[in-house]
Amino acid sequence: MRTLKYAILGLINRNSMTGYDLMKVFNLELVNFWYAKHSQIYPELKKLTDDGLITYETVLLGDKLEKKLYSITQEGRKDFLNWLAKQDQLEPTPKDIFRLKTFFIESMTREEMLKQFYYQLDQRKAKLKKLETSMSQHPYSKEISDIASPEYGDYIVLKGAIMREHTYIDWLKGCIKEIESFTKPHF
Amino acid sequence: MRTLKYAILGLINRNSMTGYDLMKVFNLELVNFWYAKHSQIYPELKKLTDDGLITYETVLLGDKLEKKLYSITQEGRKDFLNWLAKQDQLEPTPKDIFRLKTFFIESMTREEMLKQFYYQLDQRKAKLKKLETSMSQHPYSKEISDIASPEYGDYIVLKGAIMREHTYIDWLKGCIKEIESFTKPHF
DNA sequence: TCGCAACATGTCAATACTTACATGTTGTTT
DNA sequence: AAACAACATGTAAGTATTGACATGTTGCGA
Repeated sequence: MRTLKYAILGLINRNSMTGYDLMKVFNLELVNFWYAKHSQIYPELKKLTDDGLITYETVLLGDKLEKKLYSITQEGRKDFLNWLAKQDQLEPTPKDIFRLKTFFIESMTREEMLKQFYYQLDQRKAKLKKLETSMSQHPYSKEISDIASPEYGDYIVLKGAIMREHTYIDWLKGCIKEIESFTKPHF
Repeated sequence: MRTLKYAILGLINRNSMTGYDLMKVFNLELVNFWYAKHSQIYPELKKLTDDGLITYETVLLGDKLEKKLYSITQEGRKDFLNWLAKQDQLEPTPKDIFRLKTFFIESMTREEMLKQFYYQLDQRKAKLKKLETSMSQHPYSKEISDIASPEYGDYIVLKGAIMREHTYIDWLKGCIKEIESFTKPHF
């Protein structure tokens, strides 16, 4: 579906940037809903350049280090906006290895079940904490801004990520409670 | 990470089945956390057979139609149980095109924003309704069963899917409310 | 000034997954 | 009897993604 293409176009549309910048944005800001390694980004940038959707100018950093600063073209912007406005069918539900393991829970001992759930819970709690830290530092949450600002998109996807993580944690806690109630000795 | 391998081993461990059966299970029961097309399943079955993790016997359906009924081997079960008990690091957050588009919301008009959010909301509501129907028909939810039954895994992942969908809907509703409050004419 | 982290850009092989191609049988409905 | 859905199994080409290989610069701290 060429989603990486449009993610890159959208980011370059916001600000001109290098492949390295894109890599950082993917693995910091977008990490809650999209990401890519540099080995995928650089070939895609080349392709988009060949297709005339972006252009670059070479910028020097220091004496020798050449970096390519990419900008979007008219054609690129048109393509991006067209993708953005398109109404998509629901994607397939995302894959989730932990849920898959949970499906096979009957093949675990109760000790294994609980060990898995508690480990997952710890990790999810740590992740939620990080997200909440990001939120507390987010410019949009500090002052009521306009929905037409780039920070607004940032802000609502972060809010969504926090809600998602909260729900995962609630689900884990519910499972743990249920399993423990069955684990207790019967008399 | 060979997740398809373990999903298949786990299902065949529950019951012996054919590739076609696996395909149906993937796209009905597991669809909320894993799935695969038959073009991925058949080659994987061949590989697992070659590796000695599963075996098959040919069964006739009618006069001519040969189907392969796969069963797990000792080695296969051992491999599966080992995978199941392994504690995994948190997976990267699943990719989500709608959230990506939401991130770029500033490039949309207010009408486009609302059109996108309402369309997504309709689809999510329909999906939730289906999940809730499945739940109401689920054997485990009808009678309090034991957590050691295969239905229990089924039941808790379904519960998780419903919670996840509820949260997505709540997030969408929150976004819509916020956008609409900004859309109203100022005077 | 040495070492190391971060900056910067690429390729290649392998894995994962999708879409289309390809074929034939069985059961049900018209 | 014809048509069609569901059963049943496979391959091939292409896209998406990962992990490893490969190389060199710049800035900072010890």
